[in-house]
Amino acid sequence: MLVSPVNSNAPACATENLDPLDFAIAAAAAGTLTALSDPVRLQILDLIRRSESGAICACTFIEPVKRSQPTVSHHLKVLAEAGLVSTERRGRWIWYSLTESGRAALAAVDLVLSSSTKPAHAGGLA
Amino acid sequence: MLVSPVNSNAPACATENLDPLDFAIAAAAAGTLTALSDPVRLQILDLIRRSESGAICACTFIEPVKRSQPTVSHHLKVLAEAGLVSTERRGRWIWYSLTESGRAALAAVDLVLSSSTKPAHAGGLA
DNA sequence: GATTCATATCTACGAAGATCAATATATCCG
DNA sequence: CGGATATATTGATCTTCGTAGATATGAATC
Repeated sequence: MLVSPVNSNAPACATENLDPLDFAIAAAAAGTLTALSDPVRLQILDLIRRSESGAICACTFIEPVKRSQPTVSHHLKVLAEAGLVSTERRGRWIWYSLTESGRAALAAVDLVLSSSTKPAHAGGLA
Repeated sequence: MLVSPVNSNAPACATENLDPLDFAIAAAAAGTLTALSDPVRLQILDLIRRSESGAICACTFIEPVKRSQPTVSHHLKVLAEAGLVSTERRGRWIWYSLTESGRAALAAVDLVLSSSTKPAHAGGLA
């Protein structure tokens, strides 16, 4: 069929041709967000934030989040590797506290939560 | 020495016994964060935000993010199901725009990014 | 040094997710 | 209607992740 190869009348959409966000930057942000996107890890972060001294022993997490000790240890490792928590050995125990990034991340989570739920309460996660 | 069977000298850590964040709330937040924790989806959200009219045709995403059409469609579905974007049919095309939650989520991502990278630029993702 | 306690690592497994080719659906135009 | 275009869905593959049991490491106490 001898249709001319130019499809001149195709009413293409008004493509904006924007440069995408640099993939490495997007991947870095996605990495932190992946560390945040687990209910148990959010519970852990929240427990640290609400602790009296700002630091909290690892053993404290197991019972409230209802997960085994290896599982909790795994989640703490993920949070540490993402730079959201820092650790300090105190004798037999290891205490966890939020890093600067961790505090910012929790604030970000609060933002997400307050916009997806009713804006009735202005508080944080709890 | 007749030590009484109570292991009174076990120097247990000062457990704080805080109530954990409600799991359903944590799971809801984690759901939104999961939708955000992919580089391609962050690129898509950023492209929508930086579009001139605030809405952008689906076909516009494929080339900048370097993914196949089905893959882009999949990511758009994830974003829509998370309530981060809304769709509007315009003839043959479907235009995407950020919802209120989507804008808040992107603001949250900006928070995460600005705390994990150098605080040199005060701008957003780009 | 042996025991006990706190935490981490190893291993395995099922679930979930990212990707793309092929195909289906839907819309527009002639 | 029929061809063309835009998007969605299906099916399959490969990877990543959450979980827990078994075990190892490390520190304190006796």
